[in-house]
Amino acid sequence: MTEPLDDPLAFVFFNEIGIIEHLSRTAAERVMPTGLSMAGFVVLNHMIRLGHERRAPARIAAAVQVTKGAMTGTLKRLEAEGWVAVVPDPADGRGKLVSVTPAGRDVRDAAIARLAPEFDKLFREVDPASLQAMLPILQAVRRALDAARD
Amino acid sequence: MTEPLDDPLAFVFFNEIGIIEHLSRTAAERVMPTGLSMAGFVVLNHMIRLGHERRAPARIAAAVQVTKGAMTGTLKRLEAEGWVAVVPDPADGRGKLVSVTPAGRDVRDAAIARLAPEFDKLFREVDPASLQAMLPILQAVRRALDAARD
DNA sequence: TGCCATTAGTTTAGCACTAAGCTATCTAGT
DNA sequence: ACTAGATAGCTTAGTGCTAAACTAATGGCA
Repeated sequence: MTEPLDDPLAFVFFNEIGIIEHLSRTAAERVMPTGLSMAGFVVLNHMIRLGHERRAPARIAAAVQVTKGAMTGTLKRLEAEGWVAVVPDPADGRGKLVSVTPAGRDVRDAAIARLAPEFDKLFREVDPASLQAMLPILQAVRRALDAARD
Repeated sequence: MTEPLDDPLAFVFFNEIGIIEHLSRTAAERVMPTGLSMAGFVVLNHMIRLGHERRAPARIAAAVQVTKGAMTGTLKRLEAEGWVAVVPDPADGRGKLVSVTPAGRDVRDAAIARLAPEFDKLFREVDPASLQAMLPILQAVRRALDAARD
């Protein structure tokens, strides 16, 4: 007979992860520039951070781990705000190419600038070295989960 | 001039948290018994783990950190599956009382039984002691975020 | 050359969530 | 005893996500 939760460690761990994710996402969403969702920010940040000038929606979707359908919606909203330009791929009649506009760069910079004070607030309570020390283990957990995904 | 991301530690940390949350939630959702969502599991688990025999929807909503509106929908689905009973509170004309049915207990036990092998898989890759060691720091982060919520 | 499996992007249906507004009921203060 | 504010639960509008079905275009291969 296996005792249910006779090993609550993983349970408690993932519960804590879930709560932190929820709180941090909510906090981040609250300071985002008007009209910019986290989903949109992740796309802008991905493009700029990796220096992608033009990128197909499908590749962005794969990189940020959402479905193509979700990316369709997110890009539609980013385009409506003028933060990305989406044009047909001249080399592939099915495809499109996304690029970040100057306004898109500005709003991404603004988002990061508004995030910074939130991080500072955290570091007044938690030693940055503690976070640093957790990173390798968190990455190992992530790799294990990724590998278990069949 | 503040260099954007001149302090990427918090950024990297929360990114890792977000990825782990996403992977673990997806993995957990895949093994849930048919018809049971994570939202529903969290409610059943909360009631049973804390030994609540009868509990008002508003109190459950506050405990699991979702809005009353979200709880209305989750309870509606749990009730449709026969996993909770919702009756009017005889002592308060506005209120209702939720209780977990025997079938609800069974499906919660089944969910936990299906979760266990997933945890085992993780522990073959990551030392449980490492997770244990992270818990106090994660809890400190959670408290800091909670406090910063104004 | 012609066909078929693959791929890109969109659409639809459904779940979960928030924020805000609604009705009904309760409760505390005068 | 009455009333004003708080509280319980529901509803609506809107976002974001998935899974699955669909259209259109591509490209390998016989």
